[in-house]
Parts: sequence; C-alpha cells; structure tokens
Amino acid sequence: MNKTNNRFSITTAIDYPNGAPHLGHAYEKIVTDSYARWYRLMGNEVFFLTGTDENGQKLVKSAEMAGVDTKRYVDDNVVKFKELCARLNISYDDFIRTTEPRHIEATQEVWKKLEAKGDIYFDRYQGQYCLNCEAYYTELQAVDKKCPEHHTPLEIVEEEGYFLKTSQYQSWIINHIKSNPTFVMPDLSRNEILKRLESEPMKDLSITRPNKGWGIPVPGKPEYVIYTWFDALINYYTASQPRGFWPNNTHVIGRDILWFHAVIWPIMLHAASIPLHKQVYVHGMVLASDGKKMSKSLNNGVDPVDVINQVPVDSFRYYILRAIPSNGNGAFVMEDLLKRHQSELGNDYGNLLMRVVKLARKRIGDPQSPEGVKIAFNFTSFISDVKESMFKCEHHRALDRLWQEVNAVNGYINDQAPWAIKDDETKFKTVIYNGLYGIDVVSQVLTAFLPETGAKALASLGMKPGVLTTIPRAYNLVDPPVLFPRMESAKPE
RNA sequence: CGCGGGGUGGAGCAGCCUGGUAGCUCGUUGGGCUCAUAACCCAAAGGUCGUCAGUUCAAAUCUGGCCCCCGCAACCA
Repeated sequence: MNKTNNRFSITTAIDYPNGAPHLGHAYEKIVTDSYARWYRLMGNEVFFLTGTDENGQKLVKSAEMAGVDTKRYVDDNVVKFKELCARLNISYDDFIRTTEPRHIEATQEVWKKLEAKGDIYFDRYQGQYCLNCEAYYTELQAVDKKCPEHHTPLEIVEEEGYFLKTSQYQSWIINHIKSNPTFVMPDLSRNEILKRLESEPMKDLSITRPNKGWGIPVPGKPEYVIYTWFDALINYYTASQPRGFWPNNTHVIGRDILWFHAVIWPIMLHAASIPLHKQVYVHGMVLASDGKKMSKSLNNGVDPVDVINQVPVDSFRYYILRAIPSNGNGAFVMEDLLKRHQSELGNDYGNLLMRVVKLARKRIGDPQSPEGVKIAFNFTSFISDVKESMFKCEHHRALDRLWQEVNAVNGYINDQAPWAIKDDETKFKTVIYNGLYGIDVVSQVLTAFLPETGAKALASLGMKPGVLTTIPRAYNLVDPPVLFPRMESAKPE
C-alpha cells in the first residue's frame, strides 16, 4: 500500500444495508482495520473510513416488503453494521451514510462540475428490464431474455436519462493503470481489468433514474435521482476531503466491484479535475466450507456474529487474516479456525507469554530491567519483512512471518531452558529479559492484527499499545490472563 | 474459441518467474521433557508434484494438447 508522508487514509467499500451484515462484510472490515492499525503503529496519522450505501432503489422495495418506511428500514440495518464493527474492534475514524446532507452536497457538487465540463448528456436508452427487480439486465446476464432473479420474461423498456461520457476516457484509464503498477492490486486483478478494458469498447454510463422519492435529486432536474453507484463512489471524497485526507491512499474492495473502483471512479474524478485515489486493493473472497461462494440459495453461509459468540473475536480475526490468502480465495472452515485457535494462538503465542511471565515473577519478581542484559534478538529483519508484506497488501504473509518470530522466541526459551538455570542469576535474568523483550516486540506488531490480544499481552508487561518501538525497555509484570482458552467443544452439528 | 485463478504426502498451502537432493503448518505414530493453557522438544511414517507428449544431460519448475475444480461477466464483500 502506498502512503504519502506521515498520513495514510484507507477505506472499505460502503455496505448496502439491505439486511444483516454477513461474513464478507466482516472480512473486509477486519482486513482494512488491520492496515489502518498497522499504519498507526508505524507512526502515521491515519484516516479509516467505512459506511453505508443507502440510496439504492432496491432498498425502497425491501422496505416495502418488510412493511416499514424506507428511512426506518435503512436506519435499523445501519445499526446492525455499526454493532458488528464494535464487536470486531473496527477502528474506523468516520462512518459515512450516503443519505447524510454532507454527502448529498458533495455528490451534487461533483455532478455540477461534470455537467459544466460537458461530460454529462441527456439521451434515451432502451434495455431489457425486469419490473420486479426494477433493473436492467444485459444480454449476457439474461440468457433466454428472462430475469436471472425471477425467471420471468424481461420487457424491452425505453427511458430517458442522463449519461456520463465514460467511453471517451477509455484510453486514458488504460494508460493510467499501465503507468501506475500499484494502482490496482494485486497483479491478478490488475491484469483482469486491463484485459477487459482492452478487449471491448466501453459504453457510456447511465447515471440517473426516475425520481420515485428516494435518492439524491439531480441538481436542477428533480424529476431524476442520481444512480446509486455514481453517488456511492463519491462517499470517499465526501468524508475525506474536509479532513484533508483526499486523495485516499487505498480503497479496499471485493472483486465484484473492481470495475467501478478501477475504471468508473477514476474517470469521474479525472473528468471533474479532482486528484485520484492512489490505489485499489482487491481482497480475497471467503468461500463456504464446500469451496463455493456463500449464497442464500445454497444455504452455506456463515454468520459472523455466530462465530464470535463461540470464540474470542481475535481468534476470528486471526483466522480470517491468516487463512484466507490476501490475493485469492479461501474456504471458511470452522474446524480449522478452532485448530488455529488452539495451536497457533493458544499453544504458540499464549503459552509463550504465560511460561515466560510466570517464571519471571516466580524467580525475580515484577520489575524487569534491560540493564546489564545482553540482548539476544535483532528484530530489524522481522519488522522490515512485515513492513514489506503489508506494503504489498499481503497480510497473510505478514502474519505468517509474525508467527515465525513467535516461534523463534519460543525456540530461544527452549534452548536456554531458564528453569534449569539454578546457580547463575545473571544468566537467568538475561534469558528471562530477552524472552520478555521478544514478547514485547511481537505483541506490539500483533496489535495491528489482534488489537485486544496485543493490548492484553502488553498489559501483562506493564505496557500500553502505541507506536512501535524495538528499544529494550523496563517491564512491570502482572500475571497474564489465559488469552485463548482451550475449547473442549466437539461442537454439535 | 468471453476473461481469469487453481489441481503438490490425510487436510490446508509454499516452491514454478531466475530448471538440478520436494518444503511449511495441522493431523498420525514412537520417544523425551516439565517453566507454561494436558502446553513444549526430538524422531518416524506418508507424495509417480491432474494427465499426455515435447525441449533438455536434467522438469513440480519451460512449451503444447487434454481432463477436472472455482471465480468473474457491469450495481450480490
């Protein structure tokens, strides 16, 4: 991920509050949160934005079906997203809702800029329309001219509306992506978008819908509202600009909305003479345990709230960050999560903390000072390896590297066997101090990924999370809690 | 011929770009240890690297064909 100076801004996609959040939402927030925390740990001033996309016509329909007012329906669902964020320890700095006045103003402002520039024009268009969905489908989507959702025949409908001249920027965007190798990450996604851009001519984007009482009105043409995607993308600008964090460094998104973030959004900004975001990072996809995409029809979904009711939130965060490759897809298997909880989190990390701190308190007492101690560890390559992985948006590798370090400290303790040192107090002190020092540095780095765990571990050294330091320091020990209790459950299916 | 990813010991993955004793985590088996959450350490078993052919002194690694799995295909993270 790119960063400029000491400031770093990162966003999640905004979520469609059309129900309760699912595992994909949780995943994206945890991933983004880890990057935000990592850059804070590195001493940057960070702005982390998330929020909800509330202007879609489908929400009106859903609210109707639920028998409530649209505003009320949306408000209720937004609460669920905020609650999930709270439970997952998502450290966002701002939560934007696209129905807020600040966003309506910003959107209309961008509209006016594009209109003044002549990049918006009025035209009629026709397409295959599904009355139930209130949406158009392309020929590719609608095989047999039937709605993929309802399997009812589509109607040819002609409507009038406004269009953005996206097609005239096609070669510009191709060139931009080519000349900025980290604009779309990872390479896999970059290649995909380039292939597509180079293989087919772009069409202009329809950016309005008839106003039916929900959405952001077109300036001067209140009979139309602005198409959801057009306004949704602007959310980043709305929230970041007034705080001095525009352009954003990284938009974290799912593969399905890559086109909008890597093509449409940059074109909008470029056309409106606004600086572009620096990067779009496409995260992996959490698949169901059968290796297929989670979906309602297959009923193979996993509810994130269910999971964190069963295990510590950091076991969930850890599993999601480590087991799903940052640049690809991975299956969510609860049994695997429990295994990693037990072995990597409990046996490797939790146990390291416990064995060293308890032994130290038993033999020496609480204050531990680095004075007169020969430092056994050099964490330079550890930190730079993690830094590099995070820069490349490869958080699963960063965690992998972190665990190598946990095991290195464990290995040191095993080799030195401080419990067997009976008559050499200096040597005992040295081994113990180095063990604590290792726990200190590793736990500080861990706060980026598992904030609660990192903080608890540091607290048992008498330390608080903050900006990363590898300078040996004095510790005031407190008995550590059991961070990852063993789960006896052979869980019933 | 729509675009893209993948098929490596029981499971999940790394290695492939820059050919040359096949590596990691978990699991299994057998020892050992005890500071610690029945945690920890050592060792062993287990793979014709999807398939067929080609290039090469040498192929998991390069080239081509085939089979299988998965994602995307313009508003479902």
